[in-house]
Amino acid sequence: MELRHLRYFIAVAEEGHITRAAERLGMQQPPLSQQIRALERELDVQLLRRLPRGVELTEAGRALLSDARAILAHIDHAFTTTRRTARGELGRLVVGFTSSAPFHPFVPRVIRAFRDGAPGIALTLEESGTTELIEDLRHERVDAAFIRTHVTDPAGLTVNPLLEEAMLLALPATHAFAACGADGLPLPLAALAAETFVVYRRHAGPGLYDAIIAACHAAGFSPQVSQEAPRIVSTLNLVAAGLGVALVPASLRRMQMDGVAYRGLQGTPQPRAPLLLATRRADTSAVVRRFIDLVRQTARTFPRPVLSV
Amino acid sequence: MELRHLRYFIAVAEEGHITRAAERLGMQQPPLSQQIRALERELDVQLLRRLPRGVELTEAGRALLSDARAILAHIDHAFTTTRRTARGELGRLVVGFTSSAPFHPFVPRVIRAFRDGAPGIALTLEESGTTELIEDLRHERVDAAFIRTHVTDPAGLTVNPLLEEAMLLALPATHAFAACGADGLPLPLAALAAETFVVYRRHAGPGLYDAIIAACHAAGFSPQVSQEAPRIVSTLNLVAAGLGVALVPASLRRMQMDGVAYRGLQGTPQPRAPLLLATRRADTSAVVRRFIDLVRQTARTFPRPVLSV
DNA sequence: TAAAAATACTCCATAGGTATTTTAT
DNA sequence: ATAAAATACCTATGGAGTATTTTTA
Repeated sequence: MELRHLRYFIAVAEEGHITRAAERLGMQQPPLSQQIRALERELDVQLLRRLPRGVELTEAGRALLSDARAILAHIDHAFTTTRRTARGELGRLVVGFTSSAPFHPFVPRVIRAFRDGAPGIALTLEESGTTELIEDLRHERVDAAFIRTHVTDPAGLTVNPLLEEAMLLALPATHAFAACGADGLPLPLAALAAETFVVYRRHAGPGLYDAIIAACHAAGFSPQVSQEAPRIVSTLNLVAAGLGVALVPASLRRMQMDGVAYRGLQGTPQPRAPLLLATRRADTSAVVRRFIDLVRQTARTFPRPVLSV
Repeated sequence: MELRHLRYFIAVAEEGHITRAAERLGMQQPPLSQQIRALERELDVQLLRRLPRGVELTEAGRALLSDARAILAHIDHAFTTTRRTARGELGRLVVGFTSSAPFHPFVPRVIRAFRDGAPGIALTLEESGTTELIEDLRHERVDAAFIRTHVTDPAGLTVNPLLEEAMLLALPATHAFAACGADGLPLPLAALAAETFVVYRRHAGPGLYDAIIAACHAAGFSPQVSQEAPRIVSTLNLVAAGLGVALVPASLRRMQMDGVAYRGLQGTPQPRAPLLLATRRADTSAVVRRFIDLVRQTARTFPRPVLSV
């Protein structure tokens, strides 16, 4: 059995004449007769009643006709779906992000833009730590991840730097430096030489950790670390509890947390927080490609906030 | 596009190797490669990623694979349905009957037997007058009809006589002849010479009408007809109302109607009520053929009731 | 009897086979 | 370096064309 048989049968059924159907199909009557008979022979069912003027469907023929039409429609649909999947218009995409990423307005904006531009994609969002996200990428549990630290061993992964932002000092509201209010003048980093620091756990995001340490060294002191927090967000909880001060990406300022005050920093070099997109290097999925393209394109045109010098 | 392409694609997808799939399909690797490439060319979509050891599906390939399997299953299902329809195991059947037919135990029994033997058939029952049933048959609104009279002009129809039964005298309960009770001795037809008769409307069933008139003539009198009733059942209503006596098929005795008493008849010739099955002569439907066969077979073996001589 | 389907045959397009090369890691 | 897919080319099956006969109401 081949699709040809169904196509021919539909034409014959619709025309009521083998001769006329042959004409419509751009072929001669005898081969069409033969193919129809071959179909009848394979099914071992009489599909047509031969009349002196044309043919008419038997009951079995009528049963097959509706099914045959449905099958051709099914194939049509399958082809469309396949083509749309290849174009990245259909499929699924799992996007991971670290807890601090969605505070940066870029992330929700680009997610929203992708949703609008590719409504056929089933989009799933997963929040996790950087290390876990890297593993999730490698095990194909996640297709793309917004992370905030450069990855040391990105074997098989591609990490696209997207944006950078300044870091802010987060400090307990009761702290002396918080006195001048949330928008007080930028503080030189060196002023923090005597503070104890709460930092984002190194193994979860070594880049950010090291950037902070390096910036302090450059400012002439070695920071005293009291706590490591597993997430940037929980860093703020520890700060609110008075366990120390922390340097966090400037976009975290959007989160007003009771007991936490923010101050800008001044002087060079300043620690800066990157936003990056990690994907599998070998990923050939059109959906992922579309997503990467959109993210990079959006990052290129994203309005840079005025940063403290 | 032909089904071959889908079958080949499924084999390749399942084996992960064109060579191995070719083996499974009982063919060589190059023609299989060609057919897969032809499919990719027609879809304008890459379905496989060629690796040094075998192939793996692209996302579009995975999308097509599930659809391809569903399509083959769809075809399988269509073929099964077509074959079952041809065998008369699937389809629809509309059976008509006159109002008196279902009183004969044969009718419900054979309907029940058909239901049990062909559960895939959507069976519809229609009650109507004989004339209407004939028209319904001709216009294909009904496929087979149980009727109680021989049809005069059955052009295009086949009428199978199935059974015959005696007729009973139905008379008002207040009538003198009813005095001896429902199971009184059979009455000679000649005793009814002075009665007025309620008869089943002639144009609705000329056979039954004529049989009654002829039997009366043979008994030596010409019956005086007071009323014609449109249905055999309504005949009994008129009898109950005291408008006359009636001769009805013996199976009507199963209907105990207030005000109506029954008595058997004796002497020859007695009017007899036939049960017949009318179908379209040109009907080629397997379902109808199965039904006719079952009905005739059942009629042949149906226990004949002991009839009054 | 007449129109249309079936048969008998012929041809050629292409599915499939054989030998070899190219590819990708 | 090697297994497997692609290419080149050949073969032959069977789908389609031509001429004719058979079927059916």
